[in-house]
Amino acid sequence: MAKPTVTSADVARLARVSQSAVSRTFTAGASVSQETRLRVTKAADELGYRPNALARSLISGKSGIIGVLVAYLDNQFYPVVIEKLSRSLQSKGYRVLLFMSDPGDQDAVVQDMLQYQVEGVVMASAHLSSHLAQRCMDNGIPVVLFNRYVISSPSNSVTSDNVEGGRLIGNFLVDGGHERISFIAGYEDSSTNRDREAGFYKGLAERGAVCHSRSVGAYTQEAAAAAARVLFAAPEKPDAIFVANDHMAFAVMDVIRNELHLNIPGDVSVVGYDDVPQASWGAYDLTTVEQPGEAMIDATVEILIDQIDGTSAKRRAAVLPARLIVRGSSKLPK
Amino acid sequence: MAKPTVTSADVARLARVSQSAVSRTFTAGASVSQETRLRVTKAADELGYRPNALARSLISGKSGIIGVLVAYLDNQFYPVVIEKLSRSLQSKGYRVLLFMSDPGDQDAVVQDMLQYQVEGVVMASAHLSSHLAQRCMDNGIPVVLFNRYVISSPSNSVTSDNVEGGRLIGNFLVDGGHERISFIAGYEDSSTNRDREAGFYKGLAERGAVCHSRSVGAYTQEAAAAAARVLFAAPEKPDAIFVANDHMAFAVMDVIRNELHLNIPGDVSVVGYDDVPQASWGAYDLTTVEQPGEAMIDATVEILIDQIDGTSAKRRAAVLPARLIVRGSSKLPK
DNA sequence: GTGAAAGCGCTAACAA
DNA sequence: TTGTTAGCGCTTTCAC
Repeated sequence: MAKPTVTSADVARLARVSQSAVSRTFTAGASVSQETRLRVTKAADELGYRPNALARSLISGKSGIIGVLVAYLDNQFYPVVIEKLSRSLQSKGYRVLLFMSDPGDQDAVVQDMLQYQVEGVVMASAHLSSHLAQRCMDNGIPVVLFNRYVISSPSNSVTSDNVEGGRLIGNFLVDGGHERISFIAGYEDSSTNRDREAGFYKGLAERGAVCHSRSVGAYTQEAAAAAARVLFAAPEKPDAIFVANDHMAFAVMDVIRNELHLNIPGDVSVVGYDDVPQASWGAYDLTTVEQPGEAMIDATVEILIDQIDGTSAKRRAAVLPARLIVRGSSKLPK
Repeated sequence: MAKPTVTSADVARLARVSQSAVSRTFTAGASVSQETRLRVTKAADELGYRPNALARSLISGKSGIIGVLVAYLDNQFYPVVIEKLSRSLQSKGYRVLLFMSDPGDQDAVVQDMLQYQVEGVVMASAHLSSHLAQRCMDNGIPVVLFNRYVISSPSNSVTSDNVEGGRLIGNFLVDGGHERISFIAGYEDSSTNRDREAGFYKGLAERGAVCHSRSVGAYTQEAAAAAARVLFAAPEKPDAIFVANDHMAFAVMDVIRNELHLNIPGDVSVVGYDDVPQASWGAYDLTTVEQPGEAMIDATVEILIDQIDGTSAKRRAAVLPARLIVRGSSKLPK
C-alpha cells in the first residue's frame, strides 16, 4: 500500500521542466508561461500530485492554520459558533485545528497549537495563562478570547454587550409586573456571568426593584436544576427567574413544570440568555437575549486576519450589541 | 513584534551542544545523556523553544493530524461526536483538523486535508467520491465513514445497528396497541434512513402490521414539521409516529402539541432515533433508540490507529448494538 | 520565463 | 552518547 508520495520533482521529470516550474504553477501569482503551466498541470493530474502544505508552510512561514480551543459542546451556543467560525475561516483560506480543552491543563494545548505553527488562536470558553498569552503575542500570533474577556490579558476579545443584555432583562421583568425576581448565576468567575448579573441588578434598580433571591448553576444543567429547587423551597417563591444562559434555563423550566407543577409564565416567568436554537423550539419558547453570533464571528475573523497580516497589532475588544427576544416563557409588560 | 522564531540551532548554540543533541532531547526514545538533556532543556526554557511540528512532520512523514469532515452541527448528535472524537484523538497524541463540508464540493475539502498530510480521515454525515476514497487508500490514509456507509466504497465505516433499532421500534409501537403507525423519513439517500426504515417495516410486519402513512423530513426540522402537518391533514390521522431521528422528532412534537393541540402520548405516541441529550430533557422526554456514541468513537479511533500503524489494512465495517430507550413520549405495551 | 541552488527547521543514518 | 551529514518537499532569490 502507501505508494510513495508524489513530489514536485516527479511531476517536473514527467513534464520535462524544472522543479521550480512546478512550484510556480501551483503558486498563486507566479510567472509561468501558458505552455509550461499546461504541461505541468497535465503531468500533475496524471500523477495525482498536490503540493505538500506542510513543506510549503515550513518555507513560507504561513501555515494557514488557526487553532481553536473550546471547553465543551453540550451548550449549543458553541457548536453553532464552531460551525460558523469554521466556515468563515475556510472561506478565507484558513483551516481550523480544533482542540477540546482539558480542564486541567489548557496551556499544554496551546503549546501544542504553537508547535503546529498556528497563525492565530481562538479561545472559546477556555482560559489561557497570561504567560502564554504573552508568548503568543511575542510570536506575533493573535489570540482572540471569544465570549469572554480578561481585563489584565493582552489578548483580544469579542463579546456581546452582556451588561446591557442583563439590564434589558431587569427592566423587562419589573415592567412585566413581577414582584419576586430571582437570579440563577452561571459560572461565577466568568466575565459573561459577572456582566449579565451586574447589568441585571442595574436594570432592576432602574425600576426601583431588587433581586429577590439568587443561586448558582455554574453553567451546567444539573447544578441549575438544583439551584431552581433551592429557590422554590423558600417560603417566598420567585414569580420570575433570570437564568444566566439558555442551556441552564431549559433545565430550570423542566424542574418548574415537571417537578414543581407550576405554569410558565402563569406562575413564574423564565428568561434565559444566548438565544440558542432550542430557545425558539415550541416546548420552551424561551424569552432570552440574543448574542449576535454572526457578528461576533465576523469580528473574530476580522481581528485575526488584520493582525496576521500585520495591518493592525493593537489589542482590540469588540463588544457587539445584544437584543432582547421576547417569547412565551414570560409575562409581557402591560 | 514577531520576534524571530527560536530554532533548535539557537538552543544548540546557547547550550553549546550540536543541533542534533537538541533534536534528540525532544524526541521520545532518543539516547541523550542526563547532562546534555539538562543543558538543552535549560537553554530551551530560557529561549522559549518548542520544536516546529511542521518541520518534524515533513521529515518523519507523520503529521499527527486527523482530518474530520462534518456537514452540520445543528443536530446535537454531531457536536457530541466531535467532542468525544476530539478528546479521544488528543489523548492518543493526534490533533483534529476540522472542516465543515461545503454541500457543493466535498472533494475539494478532502483534497485540502490531503495536502496537509493528514494521517486519517473521518467523514461524519458527509460524502466522499469513490475516486477520492480510492486515492486516500492508495496513499495509505485510512478513511472512516461515521454513521453511514456506502456499500461500493473502499472506506471503513462505523455505524450502529440501524436495522435492528428500527425493528425494535416497529415491535414496540405495535405492542403499545397503536393502530395507525406512521413514519417520517430523514434524508432518503442516507444509509441511516434506509436501514432504520427497513428495520421498522420489518418490525411492524413481525407483528402483522403495516405502515399507516409516510412522509419525508430530510433530517431538517422545517421539513419534518411540514411532513407532520401533511400526515395529520389526512382523514385517518396517525396514533403513533416514528421519526427517523431525534432532531426532527422535536420539531414534530412541537407541531403536534402547539399547532394540532394533541396530547403526547395520549393522542399520539412519538419515537425518535439517536438519543441526543435533548431527548431526555423534561419537555420532550422522548422515547428513542440510543446510538452508542462512546463505542462508535472507540471503534473509529481503533480502526484509524490500526490502519495508520499498518497493523491491519483491510476494510472494516463496525456495526454496534442499538438499544431502545423508553420514555414518556409513547404509550407502553400492556 | 526558466533552471540552478540555497535553504525553511527538523530527524535520522552514519561515524567517531 | 555525540557531532556530522544528508535530506524531507517545497519556495524563492539569482542569473540566464
